[in-house]
Amino acid sequence: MVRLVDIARQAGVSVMTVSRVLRDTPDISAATRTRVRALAEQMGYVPNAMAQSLRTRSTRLIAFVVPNVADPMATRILLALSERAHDFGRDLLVSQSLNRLDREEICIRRALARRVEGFFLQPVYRLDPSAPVYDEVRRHGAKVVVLGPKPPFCESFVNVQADEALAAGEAAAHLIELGHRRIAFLSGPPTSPAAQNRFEGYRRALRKAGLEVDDGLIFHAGESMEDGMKAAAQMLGESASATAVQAVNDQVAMGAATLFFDRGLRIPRDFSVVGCGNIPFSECFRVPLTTVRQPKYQLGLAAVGMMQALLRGEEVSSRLLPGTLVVRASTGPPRAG
Amino acid sequence: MVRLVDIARQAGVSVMTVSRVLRDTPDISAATRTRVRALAEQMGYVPNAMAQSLRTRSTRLIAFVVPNVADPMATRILLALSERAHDFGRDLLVSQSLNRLDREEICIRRALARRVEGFFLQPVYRLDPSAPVYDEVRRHGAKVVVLGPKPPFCESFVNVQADEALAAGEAAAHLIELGHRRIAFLSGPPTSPAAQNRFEGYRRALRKAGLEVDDGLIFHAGESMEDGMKAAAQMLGESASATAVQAVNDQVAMGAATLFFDRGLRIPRDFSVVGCGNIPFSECFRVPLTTVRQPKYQLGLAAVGMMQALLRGEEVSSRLLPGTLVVRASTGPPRAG
DNA sequence: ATGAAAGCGCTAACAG
DNA sequence: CTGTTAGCGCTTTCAT
Repeated sequence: MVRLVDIARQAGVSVMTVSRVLRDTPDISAATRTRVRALAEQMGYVPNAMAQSLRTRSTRLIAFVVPNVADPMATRILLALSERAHDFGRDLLVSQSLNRLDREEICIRRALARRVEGFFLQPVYRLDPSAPVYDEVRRHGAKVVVLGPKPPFCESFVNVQADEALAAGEAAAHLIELGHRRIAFLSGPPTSPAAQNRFEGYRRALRKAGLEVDDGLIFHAGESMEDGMKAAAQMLGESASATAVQAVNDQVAMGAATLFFDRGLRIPRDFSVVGCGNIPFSECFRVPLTTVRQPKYQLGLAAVGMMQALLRGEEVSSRLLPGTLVVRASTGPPRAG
Repeated sequence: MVRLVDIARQAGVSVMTVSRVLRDTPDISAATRTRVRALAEQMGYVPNAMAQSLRTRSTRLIAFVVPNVADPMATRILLALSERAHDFGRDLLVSQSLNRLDREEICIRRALARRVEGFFLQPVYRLDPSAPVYDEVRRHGAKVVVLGPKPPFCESFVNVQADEALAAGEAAAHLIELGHRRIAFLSGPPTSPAAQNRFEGYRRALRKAGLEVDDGLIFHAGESMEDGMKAAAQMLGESASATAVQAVNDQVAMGAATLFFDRGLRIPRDFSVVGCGNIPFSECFRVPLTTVRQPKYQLGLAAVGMMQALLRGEEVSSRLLPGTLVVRASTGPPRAG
């Protein structure tokens, strides 16, 4: 592997001169500059980032710790993070917590060992309000942008998130406006703050419209299509007399809708179905899905912007991004009678 | 930031002793071991991976350079890579070439500067058979696993890929078996080897069945749903008298199908449509899509396995993974007459 | 079982 | 404009 010394020897100059040339420092004669440049090129020199970092204490490395990169939402965010981090000269270390605390801890600690300058975090849901790893992150002085809701142990960090409650509220309001009065809710994981916020948005919208929130219309689902199918089956089993179904996310909504189809029901004739998130292909669903678009790519862009500001030492405040209702074919007025 | 020296001073031992304890080297008295361990823990010591790497010349870092992380296929692969790389103690550096040569070069060169031990690569299509960056990779001795087809300039690397020709052949054979004789093909980007292979598979299947390959049935599409819609519109405009449409991938197939729906046509009554890839939610499409499942997650697992072997210095040979036809609702017998 | 010295490849600080 | 010295935090090597 070619080092600075090797070039220096070849060029008959000191290591420092070579170092300066390759870093475009001023105060180098044009002659040596071109000579050294040519030599470096020709010898195939590639700087050793570790040596540089060790000396300069700047790694230009950022970590993204995410529960699951295959989650449609995470993917859009990663797209933005990766693009922009590259553009401002940072490399991105990606690791998955798989929603397990022990694994998240390892991911974070490994990144700390690499002295990453910043973290994009999507903390694993936990009941325990203490989180020693997060304290370590703080102590190391790494900049942190939380993607999504901010759990108690992340109080000192900034975050950027979609306004989940608002989004779910818009979805519910849309159903109410169509004339629905009995709107079932297929809820998400009880430990997920995002899911909780969406539920809260649903409840607020109902109350605002003067409708009671009937516990008999709340069904525990989860995050996946399978979860949605199960919850919908349970709902039909309990003959809850709902005319519309709001799901915590698009996957659950699509699962519920699929079960309705399997039972010979029609959408939106028999049930209106609304999701949340506007994942790719939700518009291509068997019934194009009415949902709330959440600007996940924008969220990623905002996160990078905040990270840049943090790294420049600026004050940064948290951000809340609104979603927009996308009305497609899965919602309509309730059946007369 | 706590260093080994700091712990050494506190413990009243040498740096070496601390280093040895923390690396679980033998020949350390139980007493010092526990004392140093406790101190390190208590002081919040986190090793400096750069210093370690600089000294040991092992970075435990692997790069994944991919055109676009949001591509449904790339996502499944990343899922596997990230999971398994973590499990065998490697961190993953992810960067996107966005299918641009200049950007790919930067991504690779940055990774080289970080002295990554290996690369997972999805080379950007190029006509130029020379690729200087790839020579650099070779010179640096980084291990490489190519994900997908192997371009000429990657001759010296191993690769793992889905058998695209076989997959497309199965799709075509399925249509032929249903009785279709005029099968249109919506092709992908002409520079994409994977797309070429799929086209080749389609042609071979037709010839094998004694059908002529009619150039009038080949339509240039691309990779996206929009591309599929345009190609389908063109096909209808030319009244090509096809009874079935095979697309280079699921997105294009879904685009074509969407256009057919928009024109009031029915699937599979008026046209059978088959895709390739089995992307998530292709089963939830307006007509559940018949396609060829390609084991992208398995492909990722295989890639990591090959990487591990390469890093152990073993001989590794390239692999070709088969796909399996998934018959759903978008294909059926051609309309009588 | 422990320590001292040297150096991985680079750059900050100072000297000339 | 260029060079010398020192040191980033760690581990290898050799000595004790």
